[in-house]
Amino acid sequence: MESAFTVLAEPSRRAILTLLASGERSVGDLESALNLSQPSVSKHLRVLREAGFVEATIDAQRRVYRILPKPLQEVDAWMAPFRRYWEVQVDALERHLDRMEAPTRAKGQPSKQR
Amino acid sequence: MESAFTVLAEPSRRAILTLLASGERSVGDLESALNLSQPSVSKHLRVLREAGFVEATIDAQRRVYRILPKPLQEVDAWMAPFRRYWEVQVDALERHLDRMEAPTRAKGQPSKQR
DNA sequence: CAAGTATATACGCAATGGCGTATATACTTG
DNA sequence: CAAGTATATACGCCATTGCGTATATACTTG
Repeated sequence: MESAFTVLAEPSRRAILTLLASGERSVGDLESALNLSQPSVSKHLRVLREAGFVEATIDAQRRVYRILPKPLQEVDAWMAPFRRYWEVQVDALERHLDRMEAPTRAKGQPSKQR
Repeated sequence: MESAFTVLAEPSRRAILTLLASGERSVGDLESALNLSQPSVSKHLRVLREAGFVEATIDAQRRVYRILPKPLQEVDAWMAPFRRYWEVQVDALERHLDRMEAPTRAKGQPSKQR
C-alpha cells in the first residue's frame, strides 16, 4: 500500500489533482490539459484511485474522475504538529521550542548547503 | 531542485521531521530513535537541509538539527484548494463543484501554483 | 599528537517507478 | 457486427534513490 506522500511526490499526479480540484474531468480532458500520453494519464489515475485520492464513474466509454478527500485530509492531519512553526504567536513559542535563536532570517533563499 | 513533496515521500524523512517537530535533535539522537544506520540518517538530513526543511548548528562535533517552516508551509498552501472538500457543508457543495468558485474562504493564504 | 567521538561522503547494489509504444477491453452507433 | 471512440493494461527501458559498508573529516581531550 502506498503512502499518500509517495503518491503526491509525482508532479503529474499533483497536476491531475489540482485540475480535479475545480471539478470533474474525463481522462481525455486530463490528457489534453497535461502534456502526457493517454496511457500515462491512465496509469497515474490508477495510482490515485488505488490510494483513494480519486474515484471514477462510468459514462459510456468515458471515465469521469473526481476528488475524494480522505488521503489529502490525512496529509493535512500529518502537518498539524508543524503548524505552530508558522501560525503566529510563534514569536513567543519559538523561544521555548528548545531555545532556538535565529529570530532574524532574511526572506531570501534558504541556505544552499553546509 | 527537489520538490518538497519528493522529499516528504520518504518515510524516514517524515519520521525525522516528526521527531524534530517536538524539538532539536542531534544526528545521534535521531539515529537511535529511528532504526537506521548513521550514514543513512546523515544522508536524509542532507536532503532535508538542501530542501530547506531543516537547519543545523554546530556544537563541537555534534550537529543539532531543527525544523525550518518554509517548505512545509508551501505544502500546506498547496493543499488549500482541496480543503473545501472536507471543511463542512461539503454535501451541498459537492453536487455543484463543477462550476463553483469557492465564495467563502477561510483564513488560508491565496493558493499558489506550481 | 594520539585516541576517541560525532558526523559526512564515496561507492556499489538492488529495487522502484516513470515514460512511450503496442495492444486489449468496453461501449456506441450505423 | 464492423468501425470508431475512450480508457486500461503489458512490456521493456532507463534514471533515480535508498541502503549498508567502508572511509574521510572535524573536533575534543589526555
